[in-house]
Amino acid sequence: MGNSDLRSLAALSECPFADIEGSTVAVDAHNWLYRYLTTTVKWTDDAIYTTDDGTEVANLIGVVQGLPKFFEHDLTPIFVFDGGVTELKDDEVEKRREQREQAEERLAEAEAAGDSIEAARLSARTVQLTETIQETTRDLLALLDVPYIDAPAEGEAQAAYMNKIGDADYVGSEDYDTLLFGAPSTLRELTSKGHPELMELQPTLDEHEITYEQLVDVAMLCGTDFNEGISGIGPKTGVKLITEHGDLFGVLEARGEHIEFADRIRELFFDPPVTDDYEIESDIDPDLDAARAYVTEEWEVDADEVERGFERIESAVVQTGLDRWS
DNA sequence: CGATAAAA
DNA sequence: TTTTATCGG
Repeated sequence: MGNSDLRSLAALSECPFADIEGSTVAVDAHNWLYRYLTTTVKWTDDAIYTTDDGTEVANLIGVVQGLPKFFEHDLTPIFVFDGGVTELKDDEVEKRREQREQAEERLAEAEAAGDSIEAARLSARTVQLTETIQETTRDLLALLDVPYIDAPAEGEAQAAYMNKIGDADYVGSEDYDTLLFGAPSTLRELTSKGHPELMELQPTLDEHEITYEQLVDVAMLCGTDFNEGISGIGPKTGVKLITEHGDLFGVLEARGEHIEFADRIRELFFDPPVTDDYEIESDIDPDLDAARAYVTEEWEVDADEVERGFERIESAVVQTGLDRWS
């Protein structure tokens, strides 16, 4: 169950920063923030990441600490936010896994209620990023002059689309299902210590001698965010069966299995809602003083927690500024 | 979540 | 090979 099956199919390679300097990266903002909030915050003092009135501001620290990596390697990030309604919940840390398990249910519920499958999809993947987190992140990005856009639905799908049409050289996400959205090149572990990991679509398809559509079908047999998958089928037999029978429905028919809403889940990957209504701006001119003030004064974040990050951003910007003159 | 060991 | 369980940063 889940995405680890996809990992074993994906063509992965280590990707030194030197190879990607100057690139544009469409970052799945949701994924990026969520990851930060569930890792860093979880293992550290709550007090540092919360204001007096209990508002979560860990995202601000995350942005300040995460962005230097981009600037230092001359990468232009474009943060892509999820569109649609945002569910507001302060509960926090309800595991994504639970949501995945509920996804099918919600899908069924939505169907019963006559809702569009779109609504189900959004709710199935709406994680608890509070309104404050969304807003303050945007505010801070704006002050730092880091471009961001709003996706009509899935940020991941939008990022994949931008990658596909060449507006972004890479998608930045930890999730493997960017492959299923057709992203040619995804960078993982962009903010961790070592080198990023490059995940490429075409080599993945070549390796298994399947088409993109077949890859999605294999994934659906194994299980995706939106369906459970067929018990007893993992990545290996998935590929074997799809190759044997051509596509998902061939396999299902041959085995007498059924995946609810299979055709529509497929379409979700093949043709998700995306927009062309955005602009690519690669000149980044952060207002560091304003950003500092915003984080430490307006949101009362301990200056010690972010100073290092700001310094790194500052020197990186100076650096690239010099580069432009030479 | 990811990596891994062990069971089915 | 797949599934289930467990652990660690």
